[in-house]
Amino acid sequence: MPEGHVIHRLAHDLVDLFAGHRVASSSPQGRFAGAGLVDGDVLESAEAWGKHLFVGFASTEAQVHIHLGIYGTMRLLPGQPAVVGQVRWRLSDGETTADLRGPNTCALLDPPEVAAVIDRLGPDPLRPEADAQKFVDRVVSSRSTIATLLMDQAVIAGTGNIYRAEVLFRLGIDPRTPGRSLGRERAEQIWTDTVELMEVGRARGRIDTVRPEHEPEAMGREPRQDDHGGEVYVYRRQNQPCLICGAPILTTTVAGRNLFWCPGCQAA
DNA sequence: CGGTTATGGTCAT
DNA sequence: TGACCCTAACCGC
Repeated sequence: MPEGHVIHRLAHDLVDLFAGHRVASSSPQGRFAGAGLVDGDVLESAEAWGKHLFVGFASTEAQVHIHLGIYGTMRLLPGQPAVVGQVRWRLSDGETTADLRGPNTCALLDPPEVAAVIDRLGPDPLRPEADAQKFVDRVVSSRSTIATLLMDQAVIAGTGNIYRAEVLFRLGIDPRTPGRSLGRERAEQIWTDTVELMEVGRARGRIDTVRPEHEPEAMGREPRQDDHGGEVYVYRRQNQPCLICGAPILTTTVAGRNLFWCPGCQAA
């Protein structure tokens, strides 16, 4: 259940654990036909673009393209444990085993197909060469709301439902504000804050967005335990008091996803 | 044990 | 806008 920070972290871990190693590749579940084509090959690279992961091998130009979707997980386990449940792809060098479950996508792509996937993506806040001005241009010329734009992977690649809600809260922006009425400076702040938060997320493996002065210890409140593991201002805190102004956090559904915001701190 | 929910995305209508 | 993809965790009975 990943936003881009998880994919970048995973790419880093895969390189760390497997790069230069000969690996066994299989599809215990049987639904990744390409698994056999890289079996016994040497893993060469693992790279994240937004929420997409590409794994490269020494003997072929093709790369394994993975998108976890909303359910997918890739778990790194010591040794070679028995397969439990539905494992789409298993990769192992004997020392470590990577099990992929429930991905939206897991397929071998040739270089043009890889390029096509990447071409569809906007700048990725976690990639050093990302062009922030591309993001700003898209935002300030769009009639869509900023809440919609931050979930559009062609506008910004890797951001998901938690970072969207949290960044807009931190900057005091009403999620319903159209991109074109934000202004470049405001759009640049959104980019900068997203980069900052996602870098923390990549480093820690969890989403923390709460500033030091609002942390549980500083405010004498209980630490929050949610699936994403971190401390946040508004995500899934509907009906609970805002940590800053006390107003009840609101939620609504936008294009099938839950949006959370504080009506006090994020006034139009 | 069944129903619900989830950090996502595509496709059809 | 809704159906669907796919898996696992959680909740209430």
